[in-house]
Amino acid sequence: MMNAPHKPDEIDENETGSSKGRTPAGQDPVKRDQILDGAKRCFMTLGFEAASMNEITKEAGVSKGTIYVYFENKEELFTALVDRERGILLDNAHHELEEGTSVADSLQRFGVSITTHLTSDKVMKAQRMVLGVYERMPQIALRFMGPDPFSAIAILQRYLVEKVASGALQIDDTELAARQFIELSMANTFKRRLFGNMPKEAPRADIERTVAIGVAMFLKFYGA
Amino acid sequence: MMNAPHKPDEIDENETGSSKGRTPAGQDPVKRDQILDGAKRCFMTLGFEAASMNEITKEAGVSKGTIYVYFENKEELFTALVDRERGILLDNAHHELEEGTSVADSLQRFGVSITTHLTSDKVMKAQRMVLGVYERMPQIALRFMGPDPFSAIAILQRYLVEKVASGALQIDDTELAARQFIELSMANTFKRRLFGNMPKEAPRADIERTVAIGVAMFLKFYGA
Amino acid sequence: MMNAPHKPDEIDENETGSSKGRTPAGQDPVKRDQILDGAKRCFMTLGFEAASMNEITKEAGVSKGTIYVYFENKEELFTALVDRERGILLDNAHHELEEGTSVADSLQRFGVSITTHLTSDKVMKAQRMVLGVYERMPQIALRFMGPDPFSAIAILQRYLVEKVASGALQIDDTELAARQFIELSMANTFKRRLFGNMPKEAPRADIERTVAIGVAMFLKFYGA
Amino acid sequence: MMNAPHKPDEIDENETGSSKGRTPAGQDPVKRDQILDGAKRCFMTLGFEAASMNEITKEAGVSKGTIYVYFENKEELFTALVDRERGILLDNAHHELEEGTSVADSLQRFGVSITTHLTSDKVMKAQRMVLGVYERMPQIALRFMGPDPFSAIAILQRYLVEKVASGALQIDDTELAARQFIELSMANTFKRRLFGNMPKEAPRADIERTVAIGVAMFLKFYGA
DNA sequence: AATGAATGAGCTTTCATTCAT
DNA sequence: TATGAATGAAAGCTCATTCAT
Repeated sequence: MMNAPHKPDEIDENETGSSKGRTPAGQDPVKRDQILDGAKRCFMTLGFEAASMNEITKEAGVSKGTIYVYFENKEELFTALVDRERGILLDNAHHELEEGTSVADSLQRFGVSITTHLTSDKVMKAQRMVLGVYERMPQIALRFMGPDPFSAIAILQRYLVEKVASGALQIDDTELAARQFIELSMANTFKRRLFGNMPKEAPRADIERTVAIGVAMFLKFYGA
Repeated sequence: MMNAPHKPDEIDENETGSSKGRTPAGQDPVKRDQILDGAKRCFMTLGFEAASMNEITKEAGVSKGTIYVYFENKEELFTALVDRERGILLDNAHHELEEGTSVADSLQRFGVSITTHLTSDKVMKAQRMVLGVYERMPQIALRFMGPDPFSAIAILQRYLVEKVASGALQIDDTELAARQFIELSMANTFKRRLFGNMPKEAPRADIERTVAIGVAMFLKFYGA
Repeated sequence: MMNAPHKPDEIDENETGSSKGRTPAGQDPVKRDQILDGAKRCFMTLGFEAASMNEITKEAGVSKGTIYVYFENKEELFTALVDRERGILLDNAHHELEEGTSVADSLQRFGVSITTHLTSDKVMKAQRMVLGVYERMPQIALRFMGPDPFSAIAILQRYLVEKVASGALQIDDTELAARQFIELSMANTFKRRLFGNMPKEAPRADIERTVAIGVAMFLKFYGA
Repeated sequence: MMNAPHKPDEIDENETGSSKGRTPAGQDPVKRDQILDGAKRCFMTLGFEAASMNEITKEAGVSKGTIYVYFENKEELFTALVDRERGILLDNAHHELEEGTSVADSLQRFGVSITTHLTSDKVMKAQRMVLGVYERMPQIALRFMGPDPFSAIAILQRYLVEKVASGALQIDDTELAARQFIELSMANTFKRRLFGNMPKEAPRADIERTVAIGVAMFLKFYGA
């Protein structure tokens, strides 16, 4: 239907239904976002099951009925939320690659950025949440982490392809290489964080060190 | 893999219920396992919240009351299940290291073994299951994975220390190196499997290839 | 007799649900009374424990959820019921004292009134009901009976004090005297009714005769 | 297996089934009493509903099955207990009447005895308990307080009849008179205790004073 | 005959969903 | 169109009763 981050320069009538009559039921993108914002706060704090529609109702400041006009049911609402938040993983990770002064620098920046982001408390929670409902909504984790062109891997892969073309790197399987680099970057952090073996976010210095070693290892193998 | 709570001093006949008297309430290890088996099927398929005690009752083939004689409540049942299934992750991976004909061979065997195991359907499900209840029972994921998530790491680390001592490898931070190798081994598989981006278990050939590249990368960097 | 929780400042239309908007959740006094009426039938017939919320649901003609919007839980519902029905004991017994043409006549009227009321089927049931939950909710019997069980006693006592002052009676301990008179009035009835030894309400003639003898006895002892 | 308050002088065959074969099922009076003793402790402490058969089982030191051999179900067990305990009210009240040195003294002794007994913590509890289950087992309160020839009223009535015959008293309706006297004796105590308005047992001095006034009142009216 | 492990109906309570207003 | 009071299926758990041992 309509999904999501509308820029405020969108046509005005939608918001107040002032000039051209009311927004049709379940079509007002502002209200839709308002609902998703409330849902996000609830789902992130409590998880899928523990978040009640009543709570979401209160948090979003809309009525029960309205939510059900915009979303078929709780699962749909959750799915829509995950869809809206999917970009969460990328953020500006691809800027880092471009801003690096060398391949090593680019990779270092990228690795730190992606690790910091992916192992942050909030993203960690989100990942566990989608994994928790995996058996009932298997498509949802996929949608969240998605292998789509926006994903971190794809971004890195495109960069690697470019560097291979320019002769800076020698890589056969760039997709695998991209995955390898990301895993090396998070080697010390991701699983520990995921399974609760590292209660607090990793200090930046630790991340930087791990990434640095990863970069060295990566370049020693794939460097031209 | 199965480390059920048999008291070794128990008379054997009790287990099959053959000769004298009945097993005391909540003490029959056969029934206990029967319940845990049913619970396992439910929890793994549906997750903690979505699995109902009624369903578990049916699946285990015992009555509600019986379950509550063996386990205080749903959380206790879940915890007991996780405790029984812990170690599921380790398996016999450490044999592989010893049986290798060279460092490269050992690492290759180890990497394949651990990847095959950790990305198998059943272990994948188990991991998602404990991650799903993380907010409610944060200790349980940790308990499941052992004192260090993937104590496989400890095993590998010991091996690496040995090889460093013998001069076969040059590694500064062996713990990090162990983590790096494991991540490289699963670079193509773990996250994809976890988040549903690879519906079926990875073919052995694919795993072998990824591990092989990982081994090469690892040895190029850490090889003496 | 019925002192329901109508807020007097409520707009009247709400009560009949006629003109504007709906009554807010858990606020409709008509529905509240409807629930309490159903609960009353159940609790009085079955006692606290034996009355199930399902039964009350059916009897009240509302859904389970609705009851739980109006009342936190079963105990709260019971407490609310007792609160509503309190005062049931007092009725208008004090009018009788004032309307008598003589002390003897006043006492006779009062004795008959109070006995008739307190040994009626409905009050009997109510008393047994609160006595049945005494161990679980000791305050509630007290609450039901008023600050002093049978505050009828206080009313009578005031009357006796007055008559002592006017020289019509000679009483040392007016509180005891009041209790004595009430016990004499119900001597033939209360315990028999309470413990089921008199299945039907006592005929008025019997009550009148017992009270008359009580009055005679009382005046012979306390008369000036 | 058998653990309990057997008097050692009991015939031996009951216990081990040695000489004359075993006691037939549900027929051993010692075991029956043992069960009732356990049930009494549970019911008196917790009330009918809250007392679980498991608890009674433990308290009585017999197995679940055994209880169900002796008693059809929980209600039957309760009924049997009440039947056994019915005499509780009388105790030795009738001795008091005989030991008095005068009518006044006899009545005083009797009044104090019966009031002390009937308003004691344990009897109070018992009365509330039978009243609590009245609607479901209406016959049980009757059975407990029973209007049978053993009841306090009947005993007192017989005494009064005797004194009327001897010319010491002038009473028309001796049953009513008996009830009146008992109510006067407990005028200050019974209802207050029943409804929780007097948390502790009444001091003996208070009881004596109330009874004394009751005796005076009674004799002034019924004295020859 | 006595046992006590097992049963499952039934308990109170919650909450996703509906629909009259 | 938006509302939120009302619904009732389903949850976790208890316990009187049964019956294989």
